[in-house]
Amino acid sequence: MDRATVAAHPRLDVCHHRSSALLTLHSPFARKLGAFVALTSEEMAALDRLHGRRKTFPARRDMVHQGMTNQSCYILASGWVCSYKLLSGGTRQIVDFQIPGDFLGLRSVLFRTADHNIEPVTKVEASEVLAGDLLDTFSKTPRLATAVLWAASRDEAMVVEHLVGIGRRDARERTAHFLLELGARLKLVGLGTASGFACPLSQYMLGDALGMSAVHVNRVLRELREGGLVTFQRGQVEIHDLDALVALADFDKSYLDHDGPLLK
Amino acid sequence: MDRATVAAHPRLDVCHHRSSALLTLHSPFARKLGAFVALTSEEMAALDRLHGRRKTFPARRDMVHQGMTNQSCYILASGWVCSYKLLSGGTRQIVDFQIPGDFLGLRSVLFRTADHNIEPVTKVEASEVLAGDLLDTFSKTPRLATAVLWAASRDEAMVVEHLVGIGRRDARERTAHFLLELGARLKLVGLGTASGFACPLSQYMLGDALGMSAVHVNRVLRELREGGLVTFQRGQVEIHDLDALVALADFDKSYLDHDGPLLK
DNA sequence: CGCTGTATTGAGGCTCCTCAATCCAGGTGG
DNA sequence: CCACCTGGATTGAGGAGCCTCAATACAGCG
Repeated sequence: MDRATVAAHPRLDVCHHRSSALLTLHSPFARKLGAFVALTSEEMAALDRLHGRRKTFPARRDMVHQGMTNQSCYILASGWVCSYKLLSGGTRQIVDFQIPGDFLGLRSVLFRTADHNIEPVTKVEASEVLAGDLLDTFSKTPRLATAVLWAASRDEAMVVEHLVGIGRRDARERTAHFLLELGARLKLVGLGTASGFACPLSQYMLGDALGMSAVHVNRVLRELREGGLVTFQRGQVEIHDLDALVALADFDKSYLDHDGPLLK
Repeated sequence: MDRATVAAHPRLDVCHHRSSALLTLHSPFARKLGAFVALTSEEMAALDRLHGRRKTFPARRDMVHQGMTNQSCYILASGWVCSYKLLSGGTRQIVDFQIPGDFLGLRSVLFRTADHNIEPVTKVEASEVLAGDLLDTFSKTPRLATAVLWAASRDEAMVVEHLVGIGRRDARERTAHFLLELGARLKLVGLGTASGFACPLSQYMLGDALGMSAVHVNRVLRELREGGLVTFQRGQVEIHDLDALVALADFDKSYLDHDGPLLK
Protein backbone atom coordinates (compact mmCIF):
# COMPACT_ATOMS: atom_id res chain seq x y z
CA MET A 1 0.00 0.00 0.00
CA ASP A 2 2.15 2.83 -1.22
CA ARG A 3 1.11 6.35 -0.43
CA ALA A 4 0.10 8.42 -3.39
CA THR A 5 1.96 11.66 -3.70
CA VAL A 6 -0.12 14.77 -3.48
CA ALA A 7 -1.14 15.63 -7.01
CA ALA A 8 -1.64 19.11 -8.31
CA HIS A 9 -5.30 18.65 -8.98
CA PRO A 10 -7.12 18.09 -5.75
CA ARG A 11 -9.80 15.96 -7.35
CA LEU A 12 -7.23 13.29 -7.89
CA ASP A 13 -6.07 13.25 -4.32
CA VAL A 14 -8.94 11.27 -3.05
CA CYS A 15 -9.20 8.53 -5.57
CA HIS A 16 -8.12 6.15 -2.86
CA HIS A 17 -9.42 7.63 0.27
CA ARG A 18 -7.15 5.78 2.60
CA SER A 19 -3.98 6.61 0.76
CA SER A 20 -4.02 10.36 0.38
CA ALA A 21 -1.57 12.27 2.50
CA LEU A 22 -3.43 15.51 1.89
CA LEU A 23 -6.61 14.18 3.36
CA THR A 24 -5.09 13.44 6.69
CA LEU A 25 -4.61 17.17 7.07
CA HIS A 26 -8.37 17.48 7.22
CA SER A 27 -10.78 16.06 9.72
CA PRO A 28 -11.61 12.37 9.80
CA PHE A 29 -15.08 13.44 8.76
CA ALA A 30 -13.73 15.01 5.58
CA ARG A 31 -11.86 11.82 4.94
CA LYS A 32 -15.03 9.85 5.32
CA LEU A 33 -17.01 12.00 2.91
CA GLY A 34 -14.10 11.87 0.51
CA ALA A 35 -14.70 8.14 0.34
CA PHE A 36 -18.05 8.83 -1.26
CA VAL A 37 -17.55 11.96 -3.34
CA ALA A 38 -14.22 13.13 -4.70
CA LEU A 39 -14.03 16.52 -3.02
CA THR A 40 -12.40 19.59 -4.50
CA SER A 41 -10.27 21.76 -2.25
CA GLU A 42 -13.09 24.30 -2.18
CA GLU A 43 -15.46 21.66 -0.96
CA MET A 44 -12.90 20.59 1.60
CA ALA A 45 -12.63 24.15 2.79
CA ALA A 46 -16.40 24.45 3.04
CA LEU A 47 -16.37 21.32 5.15
CA ASP A 48 -13.73 22.74 7.41
CA ARG A 49 -15.72 25.93 7.87
CA LEU A 50 -18.64 23.80 8.96
CA HIS A 51 -16.81 22.86 12.12
CA GLY A 52 -18.03 25.31 14.69
CA ARG A 53 -17.11 25.62 18.35
CA ARG A 54 -15.27 22.69 19.82
CA LYS A 55 -17.25 21.44 22.80
CA THR A 56 -16.53 18.97 25.56
CA PHE A 57 -19.15 16.70 27.13
CA PRO A 58 -18.74 14.64 30.27
CA ALA A 59 -19.46 10.91 30.16
CA ARG A 60 -22.95 9.70 30.93
CA ARG A 61 -24.77 13.00 30.71
CA ASP A 62 -27.12 13.18 27.72
CA MET A 63 -26.03 15.64 25.04
CA VAL A 64 -29.43 15.52 23.38
CA HIS A 65 -32.64 13.96 24.49
CA GLN A 66 -35.88 13.01 22.80
CA GLY A 67 -38.15 15.94 22.12
CA MET A 68 -35.55 18.70 22.27
CA THR A 69 -35.96 21.17 19.45
CA ASN A 70 -33.53 23.28 17.47
CA GLN A 71 -30.58 21.05 18.11
CA SER A 72 -27.22 21.34 16.51
CA CYS A 73 -25.42 18.34 15.22
CA TYR A 74 -21.84 17.41 15.94
CA ILE A 75 -18.79 15.89 14.39
CA LEU A 76 -17.15 13.63 16.91
CA ALA A 77 -13.46 14.32 17.50
CA SER A 78 -12.71 12.00 20.38
CA GLY A 79 -14.59 9.64 22.67
CA TRP A 80 -17.58 7.41 22.09
CA VAL A 81 -21.27 8.22 22.20
CA CYS A 82 -24.41 6.16 21.81
CA SER A 83 -27.79 6.99 20.29
CA TYR A 84 -30.74 5.36 21.93
CA LYS A 85 -34.48 5.52 22.32
CA LEU A 86 -36.38 5.19 25.57
CA LEU A 87 -39.56 3.17 25.80
CA SER A 88 -42.46 3.82 28.08
CA GLY A 89 -41.59 0.77 30.17
CA GLY A 90 -38.29 2.35 31.16
CA THR A 91 -36.16 0.09 28.97
CA ARG A 92 -34.05 1.50 26.22
CA GLN A 93 -32.71 0.36 22.88
CA ILE A 94 -29.35 1.60 21.77
CA VAL A 95 -29.52 2.15 18.03
CA ASP A 96 -25.90 2.83 17.31
CA PHE A 97 -22.59 3.86 18.74
CA GLN A 98 -20.60 6.70 17.23
CA ILE A 99 -16.84 6.79 17.23
CA PRO A 100 -14.40 9.55 16.27
CA GLY A 101 -15.05 10.89 12.78
CA ASP A 102 -18.75 10.11 12.92
CA PHE A 103 -21.46 12.65 12.36
CA LEU A 104 -24.15 12.69 14.97
CA GLY A 105 -27.54 14.20 15.43
CA LEU A 106 -28.24 14.74 11.74
CA ARG A 107 -31.82 13.55 12.08
CA SER A 108 -32.37 15.81 15.07
CA VAL A 109 -31.52 18.75 12.88
CA LEU A 110 -33.30 17.74 9.70
CA PHE A 111 -36.47 17.13 11.63
CA ARG A 112 -36.75 20.02 13.98
CA THR A 113 -37.06 17.88 17.03
CA ALA A 114 -34.82 15.11 18.26
CA ASP A 115 -36.35 11.65 17.96
CA HIS A 116 -33.68 9.94 20.00
CA ASN A 117 -31.25 10.53 22.83
CA ILE A 118 -27.52 10.93 22.50
CA GLU A 119 -25.34 10.03 25.43
CA PRO A 120 -21.57 10.16 25.67
CA VAL A 121 -20.17 6.81 26.70
CA THR A 122 -16.90 8.44 27.61
CA LYS A 123 -15.79 12.05 27.88
CA VAL A 124 -16.30 13.47 24.42
CA GLU A 125 -14.93 16.24 22.29
CA ALA A 126 -16.99 17.32 19.32
CA SER A 127 -17.30 20.19 16.89
CA GLU A 128 -20.70 21.74 16.81
CA VAL A 129 -22.36 22.17 13.43
CA LEU A 130 -25.14 24.72 13.40
CA ALA A 131 -28.28 23.74 11.57
CA GLY A 132 -28.28 26.90 9.50
CA ASP A 133 -24.66 26.50 8.46
CA LEU A 134 -25.35 22.98 7.38
CA LEU A 135 -28.28 23.88 5.16
CA ASP A 136 -26.44 26.89 3.75
CA THR A 137 -23.50 24.70 2.90
CA PHE A 138 -25.76 22.28 1.12
CA SER A 139 -27.18 24.98 -1.10
CA LYS A 140 -23.82 26.58 -1.87
CA THR A 141 -21.91 23.34 -2.26
CA PRO A 142 -24.42 20.86 -3.63
CA ARG A 143 -21.95 18.02 -3.94
CA LEU A 144 -21.56 18.12 -0.19
CA ALA A 145 -25.27 17.52 0.18
CA THR A 146 -24.86 14.43 -1.96
CA ALA A 147 -21.87 13.36 0.09
CA VAL A 148 -23.79 13.72 3.32
CA LEU A 149 -26.68 11.78 1.78
CA TRP A 150 -24.18 9.06 1.05
CA ALA A 151 -22.79 9.06 4.54
CA ALA A 152 -26.31 8.98 5.96
CA SER A 153 -27.06 6.00 3.75
CA ARG A 154 -24.06 4.20 5.10
CA ASP A 155 -25.34 4.85 8.60
CA GLU A 156 -28.71 3.53 7.54
CA ALA A 157 -27.03 0.41 6.19
CA MET A 158 -25.51 -0.11 9.61
CA VAL A 159 -28.86 0.29 11.30
CA VAL A 160 -30.32 -2.20 8.84
CA GLU A 161 -27.61 -4.70 9.59
CA HIS A 162 -28.28 -4.16 13.27
CA LEU A 163 -31.99 -4.75 12.68
CA VAL A 164 -31.29 -7.96 10.82
CA GLY A 165 -29.09 -9.13 13.65
CA ILE A 166 -31.64 -8.50 16.34
CA GLY A 167 -34.45 -9.97 14.27
CA ARG A 168 -32.81 -13.09 12.95
CA ARG A 169 -29.55 -13.88 14.71
CA ASP A 170 -29.31 -15.57 18.06
CA ALA A 171 -27.39 -14.06 20.94
CA ARG A 172 -23.99 -15.53 20.09
CA GLU A 173 -24.15 -14.62 16.42
CA ARG A 174 -25.42 -11.18 17.24
CA THR A 175 -22.67 -10.47 19.74
CA ALA A 176 -20.01 -11.75 17.39
CA HIS A 177 -21.37 -9.61 14.60
CA PHE A 178 -21.45 -6.56 16.79
CA LEU A 179 -17.83 -6.94 17.86
CA LEU A 180 -16.70 -7.50 14.29
CA GLU A 181 -18.54 -4.47 13.01
CA LEU A 182 -17.18 -2.30 15.76
CA GLY A 183 -13.68 -3.58 15.13
CA ALA A 184 -13.94 -2.88 11.42
CA ARG A 185 -15.18 0.65 12.00
CA LEU A 186 -12.47 1.41 14.52
CA LYS A 187 -9.83 0.05 12.21
CA LEU A 188 -11.01 2.42 9.47
CA VAL A 189 -10.28 5.42 11.70
CA GLY A 190 -7.05 4.00 13.07
CA LEU A 191 -8.34 3.05 16.51
CA GLY A 192 -7.94 -0.69 16.25
CA THR A 193 -6.21 -3.53 14.47
CA ALA A 194 -7.40 -6.83 13.08
CA SER A 195 -6.59 -8.45 16.40
CA GLY A 196 -8.34 -6.13 18.81
CA PHE A 197 -9.35 -2.71 20.06
CA ALA A 198 -10.07 -0.76 23.23
CA CYS A 199 -13.77 -0.68 24.06
CA PRO A 200 -15.29 1.39 26.86
CA LEU A 201 -18.73 -0.25 26.75
CA SER A 202 -20.21 -1.97 29.77
CA GLN A 203 -22.17 -5.19 29.49
CA TYR A 204 -25.31 -3.20 30.29
CA MET A 205 -24.73 -1.05 27.24
CA LEU A 206 -24.01 -4.08 25.11
CA GLY A 207 -27.28 -5.55 26.31
CA ASP A 208 -29.21 -2.41 25.45
CA ALA A 209 -27.63 -2.39 22.01
CA LEU A 210 -28.07 -6.08 21.30
CA GLY A 211 -31.61 -6.32 22.57
CA MET A 212 -30.80 -8.69 25.41
CA SER A 213 -30.20 -8.57 29.14
CA ALA A 214 -26.82 -7.69 30.56
CA VAL A 215 -26.78 -11.04 32.32
CA HIS A 216 -27.14 -12.87 29.08
CA VAL A 217 -24.45 -10.74 27.48
CA ASN A 218 -22.15 -11.91 30.20
CA ARG A 219 -22.93 -15.57 29.53
CA VAL A 220 -22.49 -15.14 25.80
CA LEU A 221 -19.16 -13.40 26.22
CA ARG A 222 -18.02 -16.24 28.42
CA GLU A 223 -19.03 -18.77 25.79
CA LEU A 224 -17.16 -16.88 23.08
CA ARG A 225 -14.13 -16.61 25.34
CA GLU A 226 -14.19 -20.29 26.27
CA GLY A 227 -14.62 -21.17 22.61
CA GLY A 228 -11.36 -19.34 21.91
CA LEU A 229 -13.06 -16.85 19.58
CA VAL A 230 -12.78 -13.50 21.27
CA THR A 231 -12.05 -12.03 24.70
CA PHE A 232 -13.66 -8.89 26.02
CA GLN A 233 -12.26 -7.99 29.39
CA ARG A 234 -11.11 -4.87 31.18
CA GLY A 235 -12.14 -2.61 28.32
CA GLN A 236 -10.19 -4.52 25.73
CA VAL A 237 -11.49 -6.70 22.92
CA GLU A 238 -9.02 -9.31 21.67
CA ILE A 239 -9.98 -11.26 18.60
CA HIS A 240 -8.41 -14.69 18.75
CA ASP A 241 -10.02 -16.47 15.85
CA LEU A 242 -11.19 -13.99 13.26
CA ASP A 243 -12.24 -16.56 10.69
CA ALA A 244 -14.37 -18.51 13.11
CA LEU A 245 -15.95 -15.31 14.34
CA VAL A 246 -16.73 -14.14 10.81
CA ALA A 247 -18.25 -17.52 10.03
CA LEU A 248 -20.31 -17.55 13.20
CA ALA A 249 -21.63 -14.05 12.65
CA ASP A 250 -22.10 -14.38 8.89
CA PHE A 251 -20.24 -11.09 8.72
CA ASP A 252 -19.80 -9.23 5.46
CA LYS A 253 -18.13 -5.90 5.87
CA SER A 254 -18.87 -4.62 2.39
CA TYR A 255 -21.48 -2.22 3.72
CA LEU A 256 -18.85 -0.41 5.75
CA ASP A 257 -16.20 0.16 3.16
CA HIS A 258 -15.71 1.25 -0.43
CA ASP A 259 -12.86 1.03 -2.83
CA GLY A 260 -12.95 4.65 -3.81
CA PRO A 261 -15.24 7.61 -4.32
CA LEU A 262 -18.43 6.76 -6.12
CA LEU A 263 -19.02 10.21 -7.53
CA LYS A 264 -16.07 11.63 -9.45
CA MET B 1 -58.47 22.07 9.18
CA ASP B 2 -59.54 24.27 6.32
CA ARG B 3 -58.06 23.73 2.94
CA ALA B 4 -55.81 26.48 1.71
CA THR B 5 -56.71 27.86 -1.66
CA VAL B 6 -54.11 27.54 -4.35
CA ALA B 7 -51.95 30.63 -4.20
CA ALA B 8 -50.29 32.27 -7.15
CA HIS B 9 -46.78 31.71 -5.95
CA PRO B 10 -45.91 28.04 -6.02
CA ARG B 11 -43.68 28.29 -2.98
CA LEU B 12 -46.72 28.99 -0.93
CA ASP B 13 -48.67 26.08 -2.25
CA VAL B 14 -46.88 23.59 -0.19
CA CYS B 15 -46.93 25.20 3.18
CA HIS B 16 -49.37 22.53 4.22
CA HIS B 17 -48.42 19.57 2.19
CA ARG B 18 -51.68 17.74 2.58
CA SER B 19 -53.83 20.67 1.64
CA SER B 20 -52.54 21.82 -1.68
CA ALA B 21 -54.68 21.07 -4.69
CA LEU B 22 -51.81 21.87 -7.01
CA LEU B 23 -49.60 19.23 -5.52
CA THR B 24 -51.99 16.45 -6.24
CA LEU B 25 -51.28 17.12 -9.89
CA HIS B 26 -47.79 15.85 -9.29
CA SER B 27 -46.67 12.47 -8.14
CA PRO B 28 -47.16 11.30 -4.57
CA PHE B 29 -43.40 11.34 -4.39
CA ALA B 30 -43.30 15.05 -5.15
CA ARG B 31 -45.91 15.57 -2.51
CA LYS B 32 -43.79 13.74 -0.01
CA LEU B 33 -40.66 15.76 -0.76
CA GLY B 34 -42.76 18.89 -0.60
CA ALA B 35 -43.41 18.02 3.01
CA PHE B 36 -39.74 18.56 3.71
CA VAL B 37 -38.63 21.28 1.35
CA ALA B 38 -40.92 23.90 -0.14
CA LEU B 39 -40.40 23.18 -3.81
CA THR B 40 -40.50 25.74 -6.59
CA SER B 41 -42.26 24.84 -9.78
CA GLU B 42 -38.89 24.39 -11.45
CA GLU B 43 -37.90 21.92 -8.81
CA MET B 44 -41.21 20.17 -9.25
CA ALA B 45 -40.58 19.96 -12.95
CA ALA B 46 -37.11 18.54 -12.35
CA LEU B 47 -38.70 15.92 -10.15
CA ASP B 48 -41.20 15.02 -12.81
CA ARG B 49 -38.45 14.62 -15.36
CA LEU B 50 -36.78 12.19 -13.03
CA HIS B 51 -39.52 9.68 -13.61
CA GLY B 52 -38.26 7.43 -16.34
CA ARG B 53 -39.90 4.45 -17.98
CA ARG B 54 -42.92 3.07 -16.22
CA LYS B 55 -42.31 -0.59 -15.48
CA THR B 56 -44.49 -3.42 -14.23
CA PHE B 57 -43.28 -6.21 -11.97
CA PRO B 58 -45.15 -9.41 -11.12
CA ALA B 59 -45.72 -10.35 -7.51
CA ARG B 60 -43.18 -12.50 -5.73
CA ARG B 61 -40.35 -12.21 -8.23
CA ASP B 62 -37.38 -10.20 -6.88
CA MET B 63 -36.87 -6.85 -8.60
CA VAL B 64 -33.40 -6.49 -7.12
CA HIS B 65 -31.28 -8.93 -5.23
CA GLN B 66 -28.23 -8.66 -3.01
CA GLY B 67 -25.03 -8.15 -4.90
CA MET B 68 -26.50 -6.82 -8.14
CA THR B 69 -24.59 -3.85 -9.46
CA ASN B 70 -25.59 -0.78 -11.41
CA GLN B 71 -29.16 -0.84 -10.31
CA SER B 72 -31.71 1.83 -10.93
CA CYS B 73 -34.02 2.99 -8.23
CA TYR B 74 -37.76 3.31 -8.51
CA ILE B 75 -40.64 5.43 -7.42
CA LEU B 76 -43.51 3.18 -6.54
CA ALA B 77 -46.79 4.04 -8.29
CA SER B 78 -48.97 1.14 -7.24
CA GLY B 79 -48.66 -2.08 -5.30
CA TRP B 80 -46.54 -3.04 -2.30
CA VAL B 81 -42.94 -4.21 -2.14
CA CYS B 82 -40.69 -5.35 0.67
CA SER B 83 -36.98 -4.92 1.23
CA TYR B 84 -35.25 -7.77 2.98
CA LYS B 85 -31.91 -9.33 3.68
CA LEU B 86 -31.12 -13.02 3.49
CA LEU B 87 -28.99 -14.74 6.09
CA SER B 88 -26.73 -17.67 5.53
CA GLY B 89 -29.06 -19.94 7.47
CA GLY B 90 -31.78 -19.41 4.89
CA THR B 91 -33.92 -17.15 7.07
CA ARG B 92 -34.66 -13.62 6.08
CA GLN B 93 -35.41 -10.34 7.79
CA ILE B 94 -37.74 -7.92 6.12
CA VAL B 95 -36.44 -4.44 6.79
CA ASP B 96 -39.31 -2.43 5.47
CA PHE B 97 -42.34 -2.39 3.24
CA GLN B 98 -42.79 0.26 0.60
CA ILE B 99 -46.17 1.55 -0.45
CA PRO B 100 -47.19 3.84 -3.31
CA GLY B 101 -45.28 7.10 -3.28
CA ASP B 102 -42.24 5.56 -1.68
CA PHE B 103 -38.78 5.72 -3.15
CA LEU B 104 -36.99 2.43 -3.29
CA GLY B 105 -33.53 1.18 -3.96
CA LEU B 106 -31.79 4.45 -3.14
CA ARG B 107 -29.01 2.68 -1.25
CA SER B 108 -28.53 0.23 -4.10
CA VAL B 109 -27.76 3.17 -6.35
CA LEU B 110 -25.68 5.28 -4.01
CA PHE B 111 -23.49 2.32 -3.26
CA ARG B 112 -22.86 0.65 -6.53
CA THR B 113 -24.07 -2.69 -5.41
CA ALA B 114 -27.36 -3.68 -3.81
CA ASP B 115 -27.03 -4.64 -0.17
CA HIS B 116 -30.56 -6.00 0.11
CA ASN B 117 -33.28 -7.65 -1.90
CA ILE B 118 -36.44 -6.02 -3.14
CA GLU B 119 -39.47 -8.18 -3.76
CA PRO B 120 -42.91 -7.10 -4.93
CA VAL B 121 -45.57 -8.28 -2.51
CA THR B 122 -48.24 -7.66 -5.12
CA LYS B 123 -48.09 -6.77 -8.79
CA VAL B 124 -46.26 -3.47 -8.90
CA GLU B 125 -46.02 -0.46 -11.14
CA ALA B 126 -43.04 1.81 -10.69
CA SER B 127 -41.17 4.56 -12.50
CA GLU B 128 -37.56 3.82 -13.05
CA VAL B 129 -35.06 6.48 -11.98
CA LEU B 130 -31.67 6.13 -13.60
CA ALA B 131 -28.69 6.55 -11.33
CA GLY B 132 -27.11 9.14 -13.59
CA ASP B 133 -30.27 11.20 -13.82
CA LEU B 134 -30.55 11.22 -10.07
CA LEU B 135 -27.03 12.48 -9.49
CA ASP B 136 -27.35 15.03 -12.28
CA THR B 137 -30.53 16.33 -10.77
CA PHE B 138 -28.84 16.69 -7.42
CA SER B 139 -26.10 18.83 -8.85
CA LYS B 140 -28.43 21.00 -10.95
CA THR B 141 -31.13 21.29 -8.34
CA PRO B 142 -29.33 21.20 -5.02
CA ARG B 143 -32.44 21.68 -2.93
CA LEU B 144 -33.71 18.40 -4.27
CA ALA B 145 -30.63 16.69 -2.90
CA THR B 146 -31.48 18.12 0.48
CA ALA B 147 -35.08 17.02 0.09
CA VAL B 148 -34.03 13.48 -0.75
CA LEU B 149 -31.66 13.52 2.22
CA TRP B 150 -34.66 14.44 4.30
CA ALA B 151 -36.79 11.69 2.88
CA ALA B 152 -33.99 9.19 3.40
CA SER B 153 -33.73 10.32 7.00
CA ARG B 154 -37.42 9.70 7.48
CA ASP B 155 -36.90 6.21 6.14
CA GLU B 156 -34.04 5.77 8.52
CA ALA B 157 -36.27 6.90 11.38
CA MET B 158 -38.69 4.16 10.42
CA VAL B 159 -35.95 1.57 10.39
CA VAL B 160 -34.82 2.82 13.79
CA GLU B 161 -38.32 2.51 15.17
CA HIS B 162 -38.45 -0.98 13.73
CA LEU B 163 -35.16 -1.82 15.41
CA VAL B 164 -36.39 -0.54 18.74
CA GLY B 165 -39.51 -2.63 18.38
CA ILE B 166 -37.66 -5.84 17.65
CA GLY B 167 -35.09 -5.18 20.34
CA ARG B 168 -37.29 -4.07 23.18
CA ARG B 169 -40.96 -4.75 22.52
CA ASP B 170 -42.61 -8.10 23.01
CA ALA B 171 -44.57 -9.78 20.26
CA ARG B 172 -47.93 -8.15 21.00
CA GLU B 173 -46.54 -4.64 21.31
CA ARG B 174 -44.44 -5.11 18.23
CA THR B 175 -47.33 -6.33 16.13
CA ALA B 176 -49.58 -3.54 17.33
CA HIS B 177 -46.91 -1.00 16.56
CA PHE B 178 -46.37 -2.40 13.13
CA LEU B 179 -50.05 -2.24 12.22
CA LEU B 180 -50.35 1.30 13.53
CA GLU B 181 -47.33 2.49 11.59
CA LEU B 182 -48.54 0.87 8.42
CA GLY B 183 -51.99 2.38 8.90
CA ALA B 184 -50.56 5.84 9.45
CA ARG B 185 -48.41 5.62 6.34
CA LEU B 186 -51.25 4.38 4.20
CA LYS B 187 -53.51 7.11 5.46
CA LEU B 188 -50.94 9.72 4.42
CA VAL B 189 -51.17 8.54 0.82
CA GLY B 190 -54.91 8.09 0.86
CA LEU B 191 -54.97 4.29 1.02
CA GLY B 192 -56.50 3.89 4.44
CA THR B 193 -58.55 5.51 7.15
CA ALA B 194 -58.25 5.71 10.91
CA SER B 195 -60.37 2.59 11.17
CA GLY B 196 -58.62 0.27 8.77
CA PHE B 197 -56.90 -0.53 5.50
CA ALA B 198 -56.39 -3.26 2.93
CA CYS B 199 -53.22 -5.25 3.54
CA PRO B 200 -51.86 -7.92 1.19
CA LEU B 201 -49.29 -9.32 3.60
CA SER B 202 -49.28 -12.95 4.65
CA GLN B 203 -48.52 -14.02 8.18
CA TYR B 204 -45.22 -15.40 6.93
CA MET B 205 -44.23 -11.95 5.72
CA LEU B 206 -45.34 -10.39 8.97
CA GLY B 207 -43.18 -12.90 10.80
CA ASP B 208 -40.15 -12.10 8.67
CA ALA B 209 -40.70 -8.42 9.27
CA LEU B 210 -41.36 -8.66 12.99
CA GLY B 211 -38.57 -11.09 13.75
CA MET B 212 -40.84 -13.89 14.84
CA SER B 213 -42.28 -17.10 13.47
CA ALA B 214 -45.42 -17.09 11.37
CA VAL B 215 -47.04 -19.38 13.89
CA HIS B 216 -46.51 -16.90 16.64
CA VAL B 217 -47.81 -14.08 14.47
CA ASN B 218 -50.98 -16.03 14.15
CA ARG B 219 -51.34 -16.45 17.90
CA VAL B 220 -50.64 -12.79 18.55
CA LEU B 221 -53.17 -11.70 15.95
CA ARG B 222 -55.72 -13.91 17.60
CA GLU B 223 -54.98 -12.36 20.97
CA LEU B 224 -55.35 -8.87 19.58
CA ARG B 225 -58.57 -9.86 17.87
CA GLU B 226 -60.00 -11.50 20.98
CA GLY B 227 -58.98 -8.47 23.01
CA GLY B 228 -61.12 -6.34 20.70
CA LEU B 229 -58.15 -4.27 19.58
CA VAL B 230 -57.71 -5.03 15.92
CA THR B 231 -58.75 -7.61 13.35
CA PHE B 232 -56.57 -8.72 10.47
CA GLN B 233 -58.42 -11.16 8.28
CA ARG B 234 -58.88 -11.76 4.61
CA GLY B 235 -56.45 -9.02 3.63
CA GLN B 236 -58.20 -6.37 5.65
CA VAL B 237 -57.02 -4.69 8.85
CA GLU B 238 -59.81 -3.25 11.00
CA ILE B 239 -58.80 -1.16 13.96
CA HIS B 240 -61.42 -1.48 16.66
CA ASP B 241 -59.81 0.28 19.59
CA LEU B 242 -57.25 2.77 18.39
CA ASP B 243 -56.51 4.22 21.80
CA ALA B 244 -55.87 0.88 23.40
CA LEU B 245 -53.67 -0.12 20.48
CA VAL B 246 -51.66 3.10 20.68
CA ALA B 247 -51.22 2.60 24.41
CA LEU B 248 -50.19 -1.01 24.00
CA ALA B 249 -47.67 -0.22 21.29
CA ASP B 250 -46.39 3.00 22.86
CA PHE B 251 -46.92 4.46 19.41
CA ASP B 252 -45.85 7.99 18.59
CA LYS B 253 -46.36 8.88 14.98
CA SER B 254 -44.38 12.10 15.05
CA TYR B 255 -41.55 10.49 13.12
CA LEU B 256 -43.85 9.89 10.16
CA ASP B 257 -45.42 13.26 9.80
CA HIS B 258 -44.60 16.95 9.76
CA ASP B 259 -46.68 20.05 9.94
CA GLY B 260 -45.13 21.71 6.97
CA PRO B 261 -41.91 22.03 5.01
CA LEU B 262 -38.85 22.44 7.15
CA LEU B 263 -36.80 24.28 4.58
CA LYS B 264 -38.54 27.33 3.13
C1' DC C 1 -11.83 1.35 53.82
C1' DG C 2 -16.44 1.43 52.85
C1' DC C 3 -19.07 2.85 48.55
C1' DT C 4 -20.58 2.34 43.99
C1' DG C 5 -20.85 0.46 39.62
C1' DT C 6 -19.75 -3.56 37.06
C1' DA C 7 -19.00 -8.53 36.32
C1' DT C 8 -20.19 -13.23 37.28
C1' DT C 9 -22.85 -17.16 38.43
C1' DG C 10 -27.09 -19.89 39.87
C1' DA C 11 -32.14 -21.10 39.82
C1' DG C 12 -36.48 -20.97 38.07
C1' DG C 13 -39.86 -19.38 34.77
C1' DC C 14 -41.94 -17.22 30.65
C1' DT C 15 -41.87 -16.19 25.78
C1' DC C 16 -41.46 -17.69 21.69
C1' DC C 17 -39.78 -21.48 18.62
C1' DT C 18 -40.18 -25.90 16.05
C1' DC C 19 -42.63 -29.67 14.43
C1' DA C 20 -46.77 -31.40 12.98
C1' DA C 21 -51.61 -31.88 12.08
C1' DT C 22 -55.82 -29.89 10.39
C1' DC C 23 -58.60 -26.64 8.09
C1' DC C 24 -59.91 -23.48 4.59
C1' DA C 25 -60.21 -20.83 0.07
C1' DG C 26 -59.02 -20.25 -4.50
C1' DG C 27 -57.58 -22.11 -8.71
C1' DT C 28 -57.22 -25.94 -12.16
C1' DG C 29 -58.14 -29.78 -14.90
C1' DG C 30 -61.07 -33.38 -16.01
C1' DC D 1 -69.38 -29.24 -11.32
C1' DC D 2 -66.46 -31.66 -8.60
C1' DA D 3 -61.97 -33.82 -7.16
C1' DC D 4 -57.70 -32.23 -6.53
C1' DC D 5 -53.90 -29.27 -5.44
C1' DT D 6 -51.61 -25.52 -3.32
C1' DG D 7 -50.65 -21.86 -0.21
C1' DG D 8 -52.05 -19.79 3.76
C1' DA D 9 -54.30 -19.84 8.47
C1' DT D 10 -55.02 -22.12 12.73
C1' DT D 11 -54.23 -24.92 16.67
C1' DG D 12 -51.69 -28.24 19.82
C1' DA D 13 -47.55 -30.11 22.25
C1' DG D 14 -43.10 -29.96 23.77
C1' DG D 15 -38.67 -27.66 24.13
C1' DA D 16 -34.88 -24.03 23.69
C1' DG D 17 -33.34 -19.59 24.56
C1' DC D 18 -33.39 -15.86 27.08
C1' DC D 19 -35.27 -13.30 31.09
C1' DT D 20 -35.76 -11.99 36.01
C1' DC D 21 -34.40 -12.17 40.59
C1' DA D 22 -30.85 -12.66 43.65
C1' DA D 23 -26.41 -13.50 45.61
C1' DT D 24 -21.50 -12.83 45.36
C1' DA D 25 -17.12 -11.16 43.70
C1' DC D 26 -14.31 -7.27 42.07
C1' DA D 27 -12.18 -2.85 41.05
C1' DG D 28 -11.74 1.96 41.17
C1' DC D 29 -12.31 5.89 44.05
C1' DG D 30 -13.14 9.40 47.50
